[in-house]
Amino acid sequence: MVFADTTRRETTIFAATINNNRITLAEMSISDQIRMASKNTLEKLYSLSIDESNIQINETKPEFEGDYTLVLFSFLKHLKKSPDQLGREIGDELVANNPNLLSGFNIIKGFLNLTVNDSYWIDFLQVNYADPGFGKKKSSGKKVMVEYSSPNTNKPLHLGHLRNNFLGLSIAEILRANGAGVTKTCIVNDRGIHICKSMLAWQKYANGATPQSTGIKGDHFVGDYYVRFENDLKIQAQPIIDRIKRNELSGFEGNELSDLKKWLTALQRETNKEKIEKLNDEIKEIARNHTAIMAEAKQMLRNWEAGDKEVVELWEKMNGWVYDGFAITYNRIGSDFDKIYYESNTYLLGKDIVKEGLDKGVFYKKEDGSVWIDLTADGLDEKLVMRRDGTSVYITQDIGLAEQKFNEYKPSESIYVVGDEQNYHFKVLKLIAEKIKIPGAEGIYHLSYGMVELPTGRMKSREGTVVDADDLIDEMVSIAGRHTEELGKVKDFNESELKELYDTIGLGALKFFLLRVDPKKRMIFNPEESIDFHGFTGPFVQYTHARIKSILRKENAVSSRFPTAIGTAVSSLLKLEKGLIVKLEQYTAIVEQAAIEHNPSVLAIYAFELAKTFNTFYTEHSVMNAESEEKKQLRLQLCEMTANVIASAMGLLGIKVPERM
RNA sequence: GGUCCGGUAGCUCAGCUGAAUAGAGCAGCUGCCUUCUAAGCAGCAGGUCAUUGGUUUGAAUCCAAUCCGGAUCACCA
Repeated sequence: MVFADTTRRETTIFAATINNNRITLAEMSISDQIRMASKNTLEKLYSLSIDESNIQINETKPEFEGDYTLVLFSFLKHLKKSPDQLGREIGDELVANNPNLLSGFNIIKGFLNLTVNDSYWIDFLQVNYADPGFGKKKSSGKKVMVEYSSPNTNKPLHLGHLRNNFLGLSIAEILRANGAGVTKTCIVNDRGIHICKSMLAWQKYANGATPQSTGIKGDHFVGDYYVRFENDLKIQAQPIIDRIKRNELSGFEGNELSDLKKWLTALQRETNKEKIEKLNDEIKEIARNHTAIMAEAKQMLRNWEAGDKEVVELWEKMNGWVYDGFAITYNRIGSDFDKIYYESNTYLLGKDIVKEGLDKGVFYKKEDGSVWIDLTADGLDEKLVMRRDGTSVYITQDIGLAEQKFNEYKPSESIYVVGDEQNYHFKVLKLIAEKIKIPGAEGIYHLSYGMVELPTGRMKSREGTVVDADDLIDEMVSIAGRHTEELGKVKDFNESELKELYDTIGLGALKFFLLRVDPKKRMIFNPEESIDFHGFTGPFVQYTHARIKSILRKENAVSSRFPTAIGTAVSSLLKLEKGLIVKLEQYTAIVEQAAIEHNPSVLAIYAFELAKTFNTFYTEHSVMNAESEEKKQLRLQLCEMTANVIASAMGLLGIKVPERM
């Protein structure tokens, strides 16, 4: 490619002037070309130098004639001309200098509406229609790490994990499509008090039961014992809470004792409902920590850390069950990882970091031996990085892991797909990493996403209001099956074909539903709405794809060589034909935008709009019975390219598209 | 209390690096299957873009204040 290593800006100038070179043109979006041409025109006519980011090119509103609109208002103050006169001068110059690109213009108020040559759109279609990789970039050599999913091994995955997994998978695909080499990773939280809870309950109640002996999926099996533990804990905590409330505080000492006294007196005076609830929660927390069963769990954790053979064996056995269960779910939703980190291996990381930070004077030691960093100058708080007993905390482990990731993979960007309740954590993580100059610190990016809530409110595992991932997927798939059966369009499918189709549709619906919303926003998961397969949904887009494929299949049966080049035989486009090409042309920019914003929802919205645009075209114009053979070929190309782009866009969301449905 | 995020149609969401009458989907109401898949298409109805002030030729979009909702500020992870 001649201009391959020129800058974007330089390429643009070539494209705007040498516009009979189609290959070069394909390198840049049409709106960017118009933007650059406008910039050049302003310079040439008025010696006015305006940064391209200040030149507004919008899609022309459907009620006006034209394809793209140059907004003139901002130039008016620099040039003392009427909008009409200015528009005419710019329009004439633009069209004269870019005869292949632009065919005409009109001016309404301060808007210069430009019409792109039909032959230009047709050329664009000719060049790209058969390319399944349209919109994607070649490898740039950039390396990115995406950490996502990161489950706990004490309970099965739920709806929140699904949003995380879908986001992680999608962002990995999106970055790959933009030329990055992507390593998908996951940090498994396989150690800690929560695991011990499940282990302890299993010891007490299972009588040697296993997932195999009970037929229960491993992660659910272990999760059931976690719930069992929590129930016992609740029962044991209640009398202690009652005792505290009666002001019987024997057995408490130190900070706990003084805190309890403080809260109890505060409770007597407090009238604010929320504050009362908060105080009660604090008391409950202390009571929970004073139960016999909690003491057992803590002892178990100590034993685990000491390497107690029996505990470690049990831990390995139960984690193994959970991994077996997760594997099934991951396989079903398409999650996979190039590298898995286990917290049991990384939780000691960070010790060196602490030493390094102390040496560099970034950290400081308090009298009790604990180590801190003062972030008040950055508008944050003081943050503990090492406990007084010398063990590292979450943030320190994470810095250690960040360093390890960089050492192993050297990514220029390291993305963490983690819920927005940890915004503060990642802000601190990046800041500390930068302060102690961990390599790759600047590349840390927290892809923060909002909580998934139910119409009834927040999901709480303690209250049993979580939506289980496996249940939800089963439900979606079975609804997809029922729906498909009712429509009766695939009666000739065999059993495995049907199963695959139901999975594709059910999972497609679920993924699309969770990805169509801006990640950073909290979202409400309404089960009734999520199983709707009409409108702005995955199945709608999938259906459009299947519809197109049906046309192509039928045409293929008649003629084996289609679509053929149409050359110059077709020189003008109907409105809906052009509208579809315009939409297709924007795909490249959308793929780029999704990566820049780390936001798959722009692709979901685009895929829906494209499908909608196609369906409108489809009902108005026949492909098979087009007005002429040339038109038919053009429309077949349109069909093929639309199918390709739909499949590609959905692929970037991690969603499959069926050939028939 | 500090910090951060959000408040757009009955509901769920786009639009937020300012620009032409604020867009979708769902729900409601009308039409359209003898022609390439009706999981579709066309249309009707539905809005003081939380409130108030400011900047601007122009504000849902930028700024300030206020109100409402959420997250977070652990020697938990």
